[in-house]
Amino acid sequence: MSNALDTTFAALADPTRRAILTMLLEDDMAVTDVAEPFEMSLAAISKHLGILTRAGLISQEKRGRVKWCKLEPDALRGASVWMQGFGQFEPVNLDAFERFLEIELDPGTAEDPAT
Amino acid sequence: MSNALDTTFAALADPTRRAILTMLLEDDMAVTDVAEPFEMSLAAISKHLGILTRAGLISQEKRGRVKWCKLEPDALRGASVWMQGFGQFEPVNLDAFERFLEIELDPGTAEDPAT
DNA sequence: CGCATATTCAACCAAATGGTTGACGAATTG
DNA sequence: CAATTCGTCAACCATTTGGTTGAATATGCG
Repeated sequence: MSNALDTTFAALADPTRRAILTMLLEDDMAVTDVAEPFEMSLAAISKHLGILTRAGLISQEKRGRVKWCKLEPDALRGASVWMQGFGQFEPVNLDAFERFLEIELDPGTAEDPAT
Repeated sequence: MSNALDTTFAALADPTRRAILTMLLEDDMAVTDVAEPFEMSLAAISKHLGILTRAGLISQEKRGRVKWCKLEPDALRGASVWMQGFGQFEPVNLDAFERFLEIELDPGTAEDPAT
């Protein structure tokens, strides 16, 4: 129904969630501390953290009664790479990418769908 | 209420819209031709194109009765830069992109123009 | 002109999203 | 033990999203 890019981009589309990620860039944080700067309920932040967790962008580990949130920046790699395919910042790479696309989008030339 | 990153990421969160962007990478296309591979109404595609246009990811120019859609990859730059803040990803990893695109085009995940 | 083609608009709908509040379980502290 | 703190859950609500259909608006063509 929804693949990794769906959930990644959807998670990033909310400014509260992007702000949370930015905060976590500095250090791991407890849920309550993540929520503190925001003018919304703890439950709302908890939901946002759940979305970020399901997207793989953060991980949560409970130690005692405190749940620590940790950034997982590798989860952004897929989305980043996808976007770089469109960033025609380097013409050479674009050429290679377009060649690849011609092969990929043509059912006749595709050899190994793998999985 | 919503900034550029909001609309960019939200636009990218939909698989139909990402597929449209991928198609436009190959060439400019008319609205009807964009819609052709998808199993949804022309009006639905028209809405998607409106969202992509408002996000700045494509531009539309009407010539005669045909409206041409053109990729505007520079609009991705802001989002790309934002994501780079979370980790130095390899500039352009075509292999990785290929893997993700295969997932994108894999029949059985959402609506699929290749089928 | 009259008709077909290209695209959008308007109204509508179901489902998802982002928020609230209050109750709850689990861990810590006094 | 009792009280408190941490965080989630459940129910609810308003708004947005992604789709539909049918009518409307251009534009091009014979």
